[in-house]
Amino acid sequence: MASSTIRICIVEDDNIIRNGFALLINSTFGYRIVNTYGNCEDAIKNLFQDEPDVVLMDIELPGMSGIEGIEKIKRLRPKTDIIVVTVYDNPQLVFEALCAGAGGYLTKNMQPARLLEAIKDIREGGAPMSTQIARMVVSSFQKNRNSPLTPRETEVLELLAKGKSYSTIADDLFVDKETIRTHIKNIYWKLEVHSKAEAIEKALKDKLI
Amino acid sequence: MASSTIRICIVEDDNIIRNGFALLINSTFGYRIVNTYGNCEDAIKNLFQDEPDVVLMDIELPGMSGIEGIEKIKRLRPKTDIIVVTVYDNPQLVFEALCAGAGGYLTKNMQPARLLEAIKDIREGGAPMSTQIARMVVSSFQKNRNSPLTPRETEVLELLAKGKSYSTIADDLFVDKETIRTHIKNIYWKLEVHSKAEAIEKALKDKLI
DNA sequence: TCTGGAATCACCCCATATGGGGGATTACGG
DNA sequence: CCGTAATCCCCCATATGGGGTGATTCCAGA
Repeated sequence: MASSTIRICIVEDDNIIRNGFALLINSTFGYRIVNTYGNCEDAIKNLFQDEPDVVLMDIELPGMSGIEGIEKIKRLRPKTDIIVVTVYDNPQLVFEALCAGAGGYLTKNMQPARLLEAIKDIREGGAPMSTQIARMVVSSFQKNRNSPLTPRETEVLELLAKGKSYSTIADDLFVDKETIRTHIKNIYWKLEVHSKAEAIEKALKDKLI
Repeated sequence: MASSTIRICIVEDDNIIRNGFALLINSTFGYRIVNTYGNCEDAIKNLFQDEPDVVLMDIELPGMSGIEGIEKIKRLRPKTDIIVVTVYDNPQLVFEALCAGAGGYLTKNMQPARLLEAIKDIREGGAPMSTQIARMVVSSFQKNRNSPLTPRETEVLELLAKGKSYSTIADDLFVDKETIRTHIKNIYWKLEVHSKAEAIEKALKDKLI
């Protein structure tokens, strides 16, 4: 791909912000705003006329939410890179946006120049994120370091969470099925649960596995 | 916390690189190398003498691997921030490192100055990553957009993966247990599997859920 | 040296979950 | 009008889960 001008759409219901971003981007060489919208519906309608390389997407919008918008745009035109630009930084929303297909996530307290960097970054295969968002994302991988479970019990719980049966787990760990049953009983007791579903739910919630 | 000098340890078996990093960091105001090591064992032994704020950790090391090292350091002294600095960028290793407790991940093709930024970043609550690593991490959240499953089937599979039983799923979705059974039969047929465990395994592998 | 936790294995009972087979109806959209 | 999705129903054999109780080995910390 030649390093031609990057085509950008903005979906943002605040006029001031939308025009501010547009002005900044349009006045920079190599970047071009092809269209701006106050809602997802209109942006999606014109997706194949606009042919944006990058969409800057707000989350709270009139009508369709930004999350839904991301999903639809990625479904219709997967090569479109989407960067969320929002004031919201709660983990729930961040993960929903990333699952939906966002390739970057910036909070609006950034330096304006960061926006240009981010657009360049995502086009080059990166995933631009504000620092607190990056930390949130990385933290989501990390296990609870104060697990009440023994290493062996954790191992058993992991296999249980993969849907394996007692006997399959026993085979995987080269022990008897009865041993697994004992481990699971101990796990249930420690986690104060009484079934697989509860155990897995609690384990995921507390990041024990 | 006052913005005092940041105390840094390096664990890296290549002398040239280790000394290069040390020189760069020590010659920068506000940063101080308290010790450098060629292996994890020695670094861990001196952890409470060194009291590092940040550890720069290589992955491939003689003796204990960097991954194990990260785990041990975070267990012994959780407030230590660890940045992986390595040539390896395969997803397996990246996720293992992050799960073990790494707070950042840089590949060695970075600009040297990036190292200083990264150290500052992680101390300020960020999660410094090379661009390709960030993309890898973000991609890991995104679902397969070509799932053979219907939305309803996906929903059922998600609950199944949470360890729920047929009847619990039925209750959750306000339908009959038999409906769930039919969905699951169809899921098994589409995924070409014959049990819960296989279905969940395949679903996770193909990012269907 | 003693104690306790971790990990292992065993046997009991019994309800229900599971997987495979068959067939059926409604409802929506191209 | 046809196909697909979603819903529901039946039968059946077996696997599995959950609860109870008890025991052995081994290792590390008090």
